[in-house]
Amino acid sequence: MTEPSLEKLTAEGERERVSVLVPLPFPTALDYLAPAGSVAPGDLVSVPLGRRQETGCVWEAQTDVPADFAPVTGRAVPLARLKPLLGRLDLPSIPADLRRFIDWLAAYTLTPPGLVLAMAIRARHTQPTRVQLGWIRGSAETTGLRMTEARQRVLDVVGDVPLSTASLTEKTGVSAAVLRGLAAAGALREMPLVVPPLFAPPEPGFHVPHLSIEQQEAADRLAEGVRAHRFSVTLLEGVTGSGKTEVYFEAVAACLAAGKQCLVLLPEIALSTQWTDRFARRFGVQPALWHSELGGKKRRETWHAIAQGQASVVVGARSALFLPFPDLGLIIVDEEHESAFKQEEGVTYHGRDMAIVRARLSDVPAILVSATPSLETLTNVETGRYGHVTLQSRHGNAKLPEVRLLDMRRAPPERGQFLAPELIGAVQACFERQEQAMLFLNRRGYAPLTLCRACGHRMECPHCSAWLVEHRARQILTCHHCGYHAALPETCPSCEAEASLVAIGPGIERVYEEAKLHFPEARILVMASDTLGSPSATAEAVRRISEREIDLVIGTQIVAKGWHFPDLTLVGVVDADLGLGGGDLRAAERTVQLLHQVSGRAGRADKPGTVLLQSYLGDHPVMKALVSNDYQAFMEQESAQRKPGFWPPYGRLAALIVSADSAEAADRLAGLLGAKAPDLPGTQVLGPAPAPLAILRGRHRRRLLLRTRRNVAVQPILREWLEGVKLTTHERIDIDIDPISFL
DNA sequence: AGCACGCCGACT
DNA sequence: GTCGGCGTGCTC
Repeated sequence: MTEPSLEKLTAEGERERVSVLVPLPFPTALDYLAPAGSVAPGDLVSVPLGRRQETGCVWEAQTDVPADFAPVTGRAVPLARLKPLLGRLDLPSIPADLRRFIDWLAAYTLTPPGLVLAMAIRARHTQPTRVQLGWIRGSAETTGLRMTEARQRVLDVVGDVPLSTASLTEKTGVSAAVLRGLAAAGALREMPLVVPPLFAPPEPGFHVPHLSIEQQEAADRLAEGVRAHRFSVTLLEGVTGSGKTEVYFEAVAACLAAGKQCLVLLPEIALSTQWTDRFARRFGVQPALWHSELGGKKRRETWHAIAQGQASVVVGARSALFLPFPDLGLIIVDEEHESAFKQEEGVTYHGRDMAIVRARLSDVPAILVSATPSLETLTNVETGRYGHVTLQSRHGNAKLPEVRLLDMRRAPPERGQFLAPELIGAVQACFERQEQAMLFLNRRGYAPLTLCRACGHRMECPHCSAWLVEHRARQILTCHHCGYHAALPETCPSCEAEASLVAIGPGIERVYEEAKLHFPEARILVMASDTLGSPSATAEAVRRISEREIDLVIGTQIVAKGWHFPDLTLVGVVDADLGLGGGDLRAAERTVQLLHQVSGRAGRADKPGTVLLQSYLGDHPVMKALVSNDYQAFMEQESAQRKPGFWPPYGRLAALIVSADSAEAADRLAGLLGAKAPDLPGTQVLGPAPAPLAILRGRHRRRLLLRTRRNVAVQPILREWLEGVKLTTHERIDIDIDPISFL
């Protein structure tokens, strides 16, 4: 790793005050002294901090952060007490639009701006390998050069194209010392090696697809928006299989043709090999990938390639929003309804919402893509803030699958089993037609609950208020919230009864066991995030299904992703009601979106698909929406439910999560906050209440919820509310603006 | 986030 | 007597 070179700043002449943001949780940037005009905003610099050294970014006074949620900045430190800046780092600078985005996001989420900056420069600290030098032929006439056989061999090989020392010594069989000797005599010269760029430029015209009339119209409208080079947001809504990706690729092509960079956000980038393959088929090269698992050298190289404008298409997870694009032209958010876009740890922000903010601050268009758009997005379409482009028909002749409800009250599975007779029969019939089937259950492991038949004791996590999930394959009980695991005990830990522990409820391992019983001949594959560790394992599983090595797929969430299996015609949802409990604001919306997406796996090409939903809640609006395939009607109903109470998107929410190391301390702090709760028009505080996960990782948690009208900014209210609340070392208050999860 | 300063328990 | 626990406070 090469350290970036530090360009010392000469101390001659006048010195001025320079604001520097360091990647630490300070409320504001810090001031330093630098020779007048020696650094500019965006420059990465090295500064003294206490007795250590930090890398920071030259910052200007806050710009473009709306006054209604901007923090109050502190008084300036007098000039005489400022320390001088150590120097400027020889690294690409942070563009102005990204700096404004960092300020905006920090103010909106009530995060110290330095911590947001940290996300933008974490990958920077070292330069990519220095410019490599190679050898070319030197001057033809070299005086006093004694020719040897080794030297001649070298001179026979070198030309005008620089060759590296390694390749030259390998080709000629001479040592590097011979090269040095020739160079000293002037017969060889050093030249920067021509390194192939890390990301070859995608070709907008590499393989222009044949689009349907409907697709072409949609693509034209999106491309038109891109060519306007102005901020706009457009929703691209299209049923599964309508070819949304091909359509927005044309917007990417328009962006590339304009010579600008394009950012595509996906909710789960690690599983995106199918996406990148499609991209490569359309544009001839692989796009640059950006996600949190990208490590070490690759991460740094990618960061620099983007900063230098060499990578023109970046596909990434939400963290890609903080990359220093010098010439951004378009942002696309695929599967915009996915809650995976919400970052819950550390800086909490919503990737989709912040993508729109980024687009606005960079004055570029944004495209949101989904088959089942979020109510937030649909509301923005309705009010005219967002444009709307729709794709109504599925590719080719493919029809939407028929969705049927299996009423579990009327025709339940056998005792102790989870697959209803009708579902078993349908899978059987599917196999007889030589087609593939899928069983979906969004629950990992063997059973979600283990209890003692003798005393009723439930196996719970010692650190969280959650049940331990049995994983039979690994013979353990594990907590899905903190990772705690222990061997399955022989006797009940409470009453010591022997062999009294029983598994309650199904996980996919248990469904697998049951499926083996019913379909002994079938080749079955289980797909879950914990059984498919790596992207390559996922790709291999997908390949085996595509190539018909598998008859029955049993999986969690992961199987819902936009895979393409032409012979898969039946999807059975083992528990369609799962996810509707828990009193979550978006439980119904999320269930419809997820099950709709799972349904989309059934029946592609010309084979009609069938989806069977096992449910005890046949009358629930979610089931009705899925059976009638009327997403719009469902969302209208959902909207009507949220409007009167000013729930999002018709009002704003902010969650305060109080946590402490004891229940008493948590109650005390939550009680104090409750007592100090603001009493303002259009504002309401709900709670405090124990968090649904009242104990998480050994910490006791309470929740308060601030709900306001849309036109009220929650940030100043929260700031004032929390001002003067003293916290001990073991107490914490986490703020979640626009919460998605209510745990 | 580091890193120092500072005030109370078991040790070469 | 001191080495070190981590609680508190500061860094332009």
